[in-house]
Amino acid sequence: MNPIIQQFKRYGFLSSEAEKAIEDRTKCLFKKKHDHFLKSGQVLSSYFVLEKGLIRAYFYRDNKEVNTWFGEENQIFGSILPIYTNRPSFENIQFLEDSEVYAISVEDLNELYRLYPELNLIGRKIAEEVCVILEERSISLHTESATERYQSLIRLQPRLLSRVNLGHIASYLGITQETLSRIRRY
Amino acid sequence: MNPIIQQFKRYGFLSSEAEKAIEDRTKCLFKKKHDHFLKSGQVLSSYFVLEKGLIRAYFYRDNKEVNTWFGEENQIFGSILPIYTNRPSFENIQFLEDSEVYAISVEDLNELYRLYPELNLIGRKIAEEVCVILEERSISLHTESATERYQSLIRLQPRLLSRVNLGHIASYLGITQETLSRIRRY
DNA sequence: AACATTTTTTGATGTATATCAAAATCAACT
DNA sequence: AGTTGATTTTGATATACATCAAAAAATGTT
Repeated sequence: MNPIIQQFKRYGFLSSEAEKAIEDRTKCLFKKKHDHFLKSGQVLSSYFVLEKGLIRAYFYRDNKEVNTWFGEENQIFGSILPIYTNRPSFENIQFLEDSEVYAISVEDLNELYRLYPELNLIGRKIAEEVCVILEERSISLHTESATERYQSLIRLQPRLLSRVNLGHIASYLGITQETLSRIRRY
Repeated sequence: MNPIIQQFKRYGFLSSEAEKAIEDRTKCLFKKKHDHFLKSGQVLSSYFVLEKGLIRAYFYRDNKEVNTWFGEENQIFGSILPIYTNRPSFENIQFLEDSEVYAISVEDLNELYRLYPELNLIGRKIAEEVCVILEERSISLHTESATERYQSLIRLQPRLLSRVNLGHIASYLGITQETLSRIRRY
């Protein structure tokens, strides 16, 4: 089954008409390692699901890349900013492994909200869940040491360590690669 | 006009029936400086608007208070976690000045969503806007120095400095009061 | 105005993390 | 197996911020 529909159904009821309309607008893409899904300022994709693969979201600060999250299989992702404002995200999304991804464009999503207002309940629930995740992330950055953030990460995404290099993880944690290497020594 | 309705209307259309139903469920409270609006684990308020006054949200970490945000007049606030999960927030909300606040309980909000599904569009937009704010907050904590975070704060909430003491602001910035005092020396 | 309380600043020192440079290890390719 | 390039670790030193203690300044109270 279309994995976007599958994810949407976790948040609320979908009529069969709405389901059909989502099906029609879902695109399946096969991407290679190092490809970009979204380059900031370009495509406006709304929600998407990784059927297989691994992604990172990052932005630039002082000409350096800063990772904001990593995405693994069977989760729903989205850049809320484009959905909310209809404007491009500052975030880039890159595949870290060969991947299979299902996506809906922002225009299609907004059309779906217009045609099937019932979808707003699902959209509300997803946005609320993202708020909860972002609140936890803020608190972690606000109050935890680098060591604590590292431990939380390997607890929550244990497979990540073997799938991405240290530099990416250090960037996510907000520390240098050298510091992360020293943290791991113990 | 009921300030909750006024805020809701910024995000989408409200039928007059829905408006009436919100009106019926809105409570107006007058609170004194130092009072608590929400003590974590107690009341389940969803969205609320400060007609007059000033509030802070904070939680405990290692028996110390950590401020997460400050709220001033004419904004809509809410703890998304209780709305999303129906469970109490870890966040406490305290008035820093004598205040007048309009609020809807979580139960009432959920009933409103059931009776007037059109409200889900407004709820979605609000949650999406909160996501955007929380993303900015995370990025600030992730990449900015204490000095930069301080400068952003006084740019975005310039009145705050004269309304709350340094300790509260330092806690929000994630630094000690002594460090903030030294930052300000220049 | 005098006193008590709270808030802010200053000083001395400790710790976590950054920076720069280089070495060691690992992985990919022929 | 040997060469190349990428990744990780190590070492030496610098910087940002924390901690603890105390002084100074501001605010509230009688």
